[in-house]
Amino acid sequence: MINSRLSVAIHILSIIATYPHGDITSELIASSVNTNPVVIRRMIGLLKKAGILTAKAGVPGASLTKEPADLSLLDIYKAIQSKDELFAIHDNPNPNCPIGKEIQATLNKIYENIQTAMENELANKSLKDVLEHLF
Amino acid sequence: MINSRLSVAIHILSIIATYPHGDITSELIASSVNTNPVVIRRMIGLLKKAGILTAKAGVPGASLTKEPADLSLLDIYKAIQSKDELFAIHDNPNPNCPIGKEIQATLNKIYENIQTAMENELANKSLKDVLEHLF
DNA sequence: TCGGTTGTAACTATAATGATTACACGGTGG
DNA sequence: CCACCGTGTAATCATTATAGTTACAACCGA
Repeated sequence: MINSRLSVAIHILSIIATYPHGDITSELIASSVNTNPVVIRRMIGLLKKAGILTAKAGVPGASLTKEPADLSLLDIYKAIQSKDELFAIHDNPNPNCPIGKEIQATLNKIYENIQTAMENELANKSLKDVLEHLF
Repeated sequence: MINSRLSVAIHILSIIATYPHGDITSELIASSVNTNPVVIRRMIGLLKKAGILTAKAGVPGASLTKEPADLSLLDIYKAIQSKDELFAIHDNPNPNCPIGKEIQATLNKIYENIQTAMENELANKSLKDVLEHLF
């Protein structure tokens, strides 16, 4: 199972999109997500770095740089996920075994399509879709 | 990123499929995967429980119950993965917030399609495909 | 300038994962 | 038939990822 960062990021962005002029503090978002404000600020930092939203230091509130309809879940996913690969592959398989020697390249190839399929689905869903489900 | 169990399981099954009468020990497989024999036996236990292979206690070697072409990566994935969900969702979001109240149901709904897309891809690939890539 | 908030580093706690030790049990070959 | 070797599995340990927390300087607005 993949960590809950995508879920938290979507939650944060849903709040920001819903209350665009609400002076939403990290404290407030944290109380909705049920976590620590620093966790929220950290994640907002990643979203900012990815150009998904803007915020001024010291000032509550943040703004999306795009319309929710134009912000895909893939954009969000890539902004907050450190590792790019979907499945981990064990390292240092035995190069003296014909299978161990080729397994990594083979799995990389096989996993490629699977990851692409997943990313296509993420790309096909936007924050707007989430907001519509929410209300 | 998802753990490396699928990768290890595919590695194990590739060896068993390639050397069907080789008296392959967990020790031998472990040396190819580069891990501890117990890790291999544990995983073989899960694959047995899922009906993917048979083995007798005390006797080296195991046999696939299906042709590699009929064994999908989804079968393998389901055999060895404990959690069914692809993405984790943070728990206890605030029910007093209109967004916190609905976020879990919404995310579950949204993630459903994404997971299905991924599982379809896994279902479309078989151990035979892996073996063909390997050699 | 004061009060409140952000941004970020540093540290801690917890849980998942994988590695390891240990040992009873099962089958096989001499 | 019994000694040997491997399996099956529980229990424990180590490492790492993840999330939570503390702390504090920098920042802005009233």
